[in-house]
Amino acid sequence: MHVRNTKSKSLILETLKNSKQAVSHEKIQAELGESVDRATIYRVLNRFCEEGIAHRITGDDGKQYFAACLKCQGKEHRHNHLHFRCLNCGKVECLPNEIELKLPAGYRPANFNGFISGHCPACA
Amino acid sequence: MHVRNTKSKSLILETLKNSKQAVSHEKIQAELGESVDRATIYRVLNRFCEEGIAHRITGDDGKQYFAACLKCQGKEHRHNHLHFRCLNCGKVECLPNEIELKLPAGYRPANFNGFISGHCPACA
DNA sequence: ATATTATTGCGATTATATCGCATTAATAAA
DNA sequence: TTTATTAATGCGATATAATCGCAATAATAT
Repeated sequence: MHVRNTKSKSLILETLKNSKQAVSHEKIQAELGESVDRATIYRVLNRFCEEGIAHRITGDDGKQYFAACLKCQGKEHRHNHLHFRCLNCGKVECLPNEIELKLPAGYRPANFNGFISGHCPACA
Repeated sequence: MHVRNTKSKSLILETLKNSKQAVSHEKIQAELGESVDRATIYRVLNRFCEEGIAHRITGDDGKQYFAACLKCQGKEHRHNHLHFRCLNCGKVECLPNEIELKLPAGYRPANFNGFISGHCPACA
């Protein structure tokens, strides 16, 4: 199964990389207009996550947000940090703080998904 | 606006209280069968959250989970703890650890929503 | 230039949750 | 207890996020 480079793919990757924030499908669609189909955007994003070049985080609004992996190289594909979602302007940012996951014995963690929602400095 | 005590309401509250875990609409519906309508379950849960007798948490699967408030009395209506969702059996538990929310200056937090997903001891 | 097939676009579909509105039933008042 | 008031419910329609099936398109190997 040879992977192919397509226009949609590069457009979406560029959008992810240009954004300092985590973006939803909606944002990407708005950015790209109707040039790329909705289903394609979702499929490309899902592939990016599988390939490990993007993160998927589920917002406390129940929507999916995506961000290009910057720090995580190769094996260490973790992002144990919190995200902040502004209730007013809707932007989702990665917060600097790492969270240490302390779990009771016997639990096997796979993913961390943390959100603080509230008001960002611009909207407060 | 006088609040009324109804059968649905007490059934749902009892379900919440009996469950040691956070439950989704689906779980509650399964528990109660068709005796209570879907919309009613959602509406009652939403009211519970407004009244401060239940917590709403959004799972990293994008679904809403609800839990009866136990510790939080009156003013201190916080639940800055993580939740664990088992990828196998689907159960959602509250973890003991409190998380301290350190935010950069200017950010005004309103809610915390944290999930670790993975495998619980029974499923690991 | 051609063949192969990964990827796309489109429409239909699933899943979660909410809404409008007529009906029901919990509570207050008579 | 009976009646009136209206909060709450049930039902069907609707909103929104995301996925799926399948024919058409286009990226790459030959």
